[in-house]
Amino acid sequence: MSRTRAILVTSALPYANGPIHIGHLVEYIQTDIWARFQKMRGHRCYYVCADDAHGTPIMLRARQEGISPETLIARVAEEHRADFADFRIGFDNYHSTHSPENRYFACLIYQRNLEKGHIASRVITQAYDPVEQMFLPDRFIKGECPKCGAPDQYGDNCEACGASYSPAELKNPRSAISGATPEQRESQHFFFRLGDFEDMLKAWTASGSLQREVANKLGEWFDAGLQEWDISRDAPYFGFEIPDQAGKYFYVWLDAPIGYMASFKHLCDRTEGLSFDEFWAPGSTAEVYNFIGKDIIYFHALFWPAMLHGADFRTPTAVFAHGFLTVDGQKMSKSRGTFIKARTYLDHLNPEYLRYYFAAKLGPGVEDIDLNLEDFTARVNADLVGKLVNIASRCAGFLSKRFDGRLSGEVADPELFASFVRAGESIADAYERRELSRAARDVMGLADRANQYIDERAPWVVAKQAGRDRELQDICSMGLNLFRLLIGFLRPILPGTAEAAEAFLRIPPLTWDVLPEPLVDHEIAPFKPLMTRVEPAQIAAVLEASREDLASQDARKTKPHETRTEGHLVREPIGETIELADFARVDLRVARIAAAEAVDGADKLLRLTLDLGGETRTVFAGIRTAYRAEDLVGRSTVMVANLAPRKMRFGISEGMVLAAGPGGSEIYLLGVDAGAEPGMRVR
RNA sequence: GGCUACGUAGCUCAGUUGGUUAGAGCGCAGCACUCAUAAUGCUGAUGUCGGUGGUUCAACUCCACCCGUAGCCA
Repeated sequence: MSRTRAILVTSALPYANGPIHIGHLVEYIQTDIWARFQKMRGHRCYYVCADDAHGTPIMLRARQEGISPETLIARVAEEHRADFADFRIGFDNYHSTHSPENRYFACLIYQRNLEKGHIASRVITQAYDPVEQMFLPDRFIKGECPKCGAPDQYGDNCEACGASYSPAELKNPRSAISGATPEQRESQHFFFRLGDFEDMLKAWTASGSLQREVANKLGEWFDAGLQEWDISRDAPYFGFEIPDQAGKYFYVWLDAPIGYMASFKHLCDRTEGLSFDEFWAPGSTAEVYNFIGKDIIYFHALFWPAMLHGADFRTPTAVFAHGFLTVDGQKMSKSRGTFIKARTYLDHLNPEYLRYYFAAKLGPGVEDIDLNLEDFTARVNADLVGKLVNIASRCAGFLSKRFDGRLSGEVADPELFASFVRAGESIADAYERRELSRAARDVMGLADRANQYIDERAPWVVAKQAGRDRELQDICSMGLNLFRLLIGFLRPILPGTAEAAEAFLRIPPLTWDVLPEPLVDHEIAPFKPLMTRVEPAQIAAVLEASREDLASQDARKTKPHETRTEGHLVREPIGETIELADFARVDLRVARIAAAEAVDGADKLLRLTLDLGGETRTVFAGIRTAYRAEDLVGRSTVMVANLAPRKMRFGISEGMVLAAGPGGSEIYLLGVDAGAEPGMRVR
């Protein structure tokens, strides 16, 4: 085998503002599998991560809860650590960006870049909240879209019409924190001159550090021209104050990736013989890999290597981006219960399932992956329980009952065993290239072969014939030796199952280089089920609990806020008072949705056929961003029945259905309690 | 809107530089088996490879346009 490599692996730092959910886990599981594989190969591989603990949202959240930011991030860090540990994410160190190490490196990197003239400074004009006495990030300014007039839009772009603009262009802008009208104020900011690094970045990109699609994306950014990056924020801010610049703080995105170094330094300081410089000095031959989501490519493929280079550190060997997770083909949704927190999953399901399922779908590219819950159940049960674990289960009984758990002195089918060992090299190759789905597929192909072997040799027939004891022992020993190889191959993906299997086989933790040595004349422990099947009821429970999470969260959120300045009533105040007669003019009826279909050429519209118990109406409803047509059929809702028909490009709309919410995925159609019949008037 | 990807059997996905009848797993149908957590083995059916044009002796694979999906636009 090749030389021993020194490898440092990181996952992106989760924000210390909320819980880990299964979308996050795609990345941690992918990285963990890769790191475990490298360790199993005998390389010196370190996997570090940290909480990303700075920034305005954390400051505000802490204030809202009436605690210090430090208390908030300590609590969240605790939860994150527990979630990761239970999913068997095997960090060698988990640190925080709010740490002395990170302050040291953030300041060092800034200072060195400053000395070389890569930091500029100038005065900019920015929105300021006079009540809260703070500058407002774009996402904390809301107002009406300057293009289409849609209310309640964020400061950068409009969710209704898709227009992009600057916060200054918003009509009737308000601070999302206090509700006050923002003022424009001047402030001095510091900028990282990214343009200084264009040649260096182009060379770095060309050196194969990025996936093809990502390199394409960078080419686009190069063509557009690299602009300066604002790395400072004004007080009040939760972060590190910039040296010699009182009241100015490093923007959270400056010190976040530096957290990789800080976490590693923290590990080095506690680990005999582990040298920080071996990994981070310029010209280091150690490998450094950053696993990230595709949404943060910009920071990791441009700013991060440029900052490092400007501060005389080595740049990452490669940055690996992955896609997002969808559940049942759609974005994770709180209302559907598919916004599943790590803890909620763990309450009901074995983490090994999800590790395997993600592995079975992950490739080296940036494509999104889908968690199809039906497929998840079928795949885990068929592959892991039916094929893999079953091999051990069907051999173990004979060995313990008839041979005191002792394996034969030789391998019954050396050819077959050797073919498995050979396949291991190609599987290792798949792991190395992050083709986890290929690795999983190949191992399952081998599991099929193992089951075929057992079927061909029919130990249950041999067992009933006198004088064939030795043969029976050979067959079952062979089966277990194949099982041992499969477990070895899957160990990076299924560390918990592998551990249990190792206990069963009474062997030390498997490494890749011991795999070709079969177990002979060896005693095993009595067999215990290594993994149980996924029950559809468990999946249902996870979805149900995820919906409950939302409900309790809502209750928590709205109550203390009633007197606060944020909320629906602030965003959209209650209208002027009307008389009962005014209301009576609106004829509301219970309507059953008899049919629903997407409207071609309109990505927001559904064509609904409403049954009013005597007549039917066609209504075009702008709810497609939140509902699938097939999910609506059969539901009852409320419609305005005497609304003047309106001609639309797609036909005539004969009324409207009632729904709440700001739009996008947050649209909530009104429902009616059981018993209400189509056509009944609502008053 | 611009850009980057993706769109292959009911489902989840493979298909290397264009080349004989397009593959796997799950699901489905039938048969076998009963050692095993009803777990396994064998056999079989199923696809105008998103659409339309084009290049070519030959295209799922290349090109153009269109449709749909996802993301990015600092």
